Amino acid sequence: MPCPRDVLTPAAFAMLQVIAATGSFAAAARASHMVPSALTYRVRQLEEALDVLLFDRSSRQARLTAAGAELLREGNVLLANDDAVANRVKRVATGWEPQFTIAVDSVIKPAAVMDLCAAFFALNPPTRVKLLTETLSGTPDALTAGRADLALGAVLEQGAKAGLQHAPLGKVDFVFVVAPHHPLSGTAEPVPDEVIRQYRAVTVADSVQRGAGMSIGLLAGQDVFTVASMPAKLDAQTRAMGVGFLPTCLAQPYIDTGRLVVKRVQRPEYQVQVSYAWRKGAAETQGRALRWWLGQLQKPVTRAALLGEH
Amino acid sequence: MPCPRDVLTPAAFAMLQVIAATGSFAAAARASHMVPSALTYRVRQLEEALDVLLFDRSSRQARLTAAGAELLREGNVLLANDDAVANRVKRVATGWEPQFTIAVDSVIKPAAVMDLCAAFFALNPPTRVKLLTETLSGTPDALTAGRADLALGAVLEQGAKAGLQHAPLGKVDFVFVVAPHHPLSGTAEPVPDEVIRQYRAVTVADSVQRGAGMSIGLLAGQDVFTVASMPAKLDAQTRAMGVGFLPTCLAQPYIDTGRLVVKRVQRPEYQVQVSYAWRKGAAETQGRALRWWLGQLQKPVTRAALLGEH
DNA sequence: GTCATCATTCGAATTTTTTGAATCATGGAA
DNA sequence: TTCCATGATTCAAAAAATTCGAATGATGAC
Repeated sequence: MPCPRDVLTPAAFAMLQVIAATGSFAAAARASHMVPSALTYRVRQLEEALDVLLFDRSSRQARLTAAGAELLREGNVLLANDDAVANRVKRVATGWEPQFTIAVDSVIKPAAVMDLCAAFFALNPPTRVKLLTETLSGTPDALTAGRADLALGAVLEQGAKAGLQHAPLGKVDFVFVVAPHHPLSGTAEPVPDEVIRQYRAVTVADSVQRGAGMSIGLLAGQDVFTVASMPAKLDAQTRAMGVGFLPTCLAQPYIDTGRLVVKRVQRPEYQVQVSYAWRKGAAETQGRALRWWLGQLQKPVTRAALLGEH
Repeated sequence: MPCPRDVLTPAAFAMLQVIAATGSFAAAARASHMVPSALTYRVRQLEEALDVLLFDRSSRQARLTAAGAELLREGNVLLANDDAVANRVKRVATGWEPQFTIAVDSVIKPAAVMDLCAAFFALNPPTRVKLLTETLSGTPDALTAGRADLALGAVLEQGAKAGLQHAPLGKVDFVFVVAPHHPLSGTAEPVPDEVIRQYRAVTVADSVQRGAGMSIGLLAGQDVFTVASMPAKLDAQTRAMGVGFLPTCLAQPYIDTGRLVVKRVQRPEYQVQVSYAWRKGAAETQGRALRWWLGQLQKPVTRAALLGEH
């Protein structure tokens, strides 16, 4: 006794299509250069394996039953799936990655990443793109842990460079901002450290180990409110739940609409070197998706767009 | 030369799974009670048809290439699809409709329809449910045109009953409402026709032929603003773009929150008999989905819920 | 009622798949 | 290094499957 899944072959669906299109076993046999009894045999195989009547033989010409019509309909999508898989496998064989994961830091402009993705998809690659959103040193971590293939906006510490290749993306300016209704809003500039220290700072939790020096601009003895992501920090600061440095590109729309106020401070403005990074490997072992993205990132205009510079 | 889609059979995917799981052609052959050369033969068929190397034979044991791994991964999905289709076809053969379309009028409470759908899905039917939103006499039209299998909330004219079976769902009350900042808001009640006529009326475009008497409560000589749907009419009236009758169930939340004001009028309040309807047919030719829905609609509590009565 | 056409049945022919022995290759052990 | 166990492949033969062809029964049009 044949099992249902053994008979659902592409050839079976093709046969169903022909029978349905021509309207009879006899016509289908003529169209396929076969003898009608061969079709009888194959249809019977199908019906026995599925334990379902596919054709109604009460009339002179066989007609599809509801179940048969459904199998035909579904068979068409299965055939399309087969073709898609064949295509995909073949192109994977030509060096495309089946999946390509990009870890994107919050300082990166999402719209610029989307533009790049659109350009990538225009190549019609077999590659499925997955975007991860990470914070601070989370992106190189995702890389070394194998969760990602490319990190955009990594802030590289010395220790994190093992096994990774990287190149500079550009510099991100941080500005010290407070909500307009925060007490610091009205103080004289530059604001000295002693004054800042009296207010709670908002920091972003490093998605990796605690204590690494990635928390930027913290002062000794300062109260700290730790949030999970850069957007959460932005939100917290607009609600005056604390103060701190934010990437200019993220804060700018809020500054422009008056929801945040820039304060000059005593300490130097922060400027962080952000990079993009990928796992080490010979050029031949790199997939075509990675090579394409690295190629795009060699253009200064692309790097600028990712950091929100026009 | 075999074509790609001819070799992507369930048996081929099953074989790939076994080879991948056991780690070698030899072990897979032992596991499948076959001889290694049979696997060599079948794998070669696959590779030639797809024009792709699936295994790397440079080492003693064959190892999946990237393309082979991708085919295995995708093959699992295709196998699952095959099983699902077999299941579906078999259950369609037991009398379930592959698809069941319900035309829902805007006077019907969407949440009640969703509750019914959830109960229907709980039967785990092979039937895909499609909801259409129609307006006024659009639902029986969708029925006779074959776009729908069941109409909920049809307002039946005499002529539309041909070929349809129907049963009463209940009565829908219409109330005359205006926006609170509309001039009519402050006038004395009952408002006479001569006064109403001075203001624009909002009506819903009948989705079928023009001129049928479905536009409810229009006065001669009155300016008319025609919108596409009942929610659009609601929206227009809350913006004081016109006045008119609305089903109580739709208008009530707006009345409660003060965004619409009820005005008593000279003419009698409208009360419309709404029905549910389906195509004529012997009980045996009806699918199980239709029979289930008709069974539910025989319960008075279900009919009341659909009209938003508690 | 007749006739052309259709689907089915069944044994034979054909094609496809599997087998089994021989051969070659690889990686580990002595 | 050489041996040896194991794995993959090749090829002719065997087995299994599909297809063919003729005969049979059934249905709908004329």
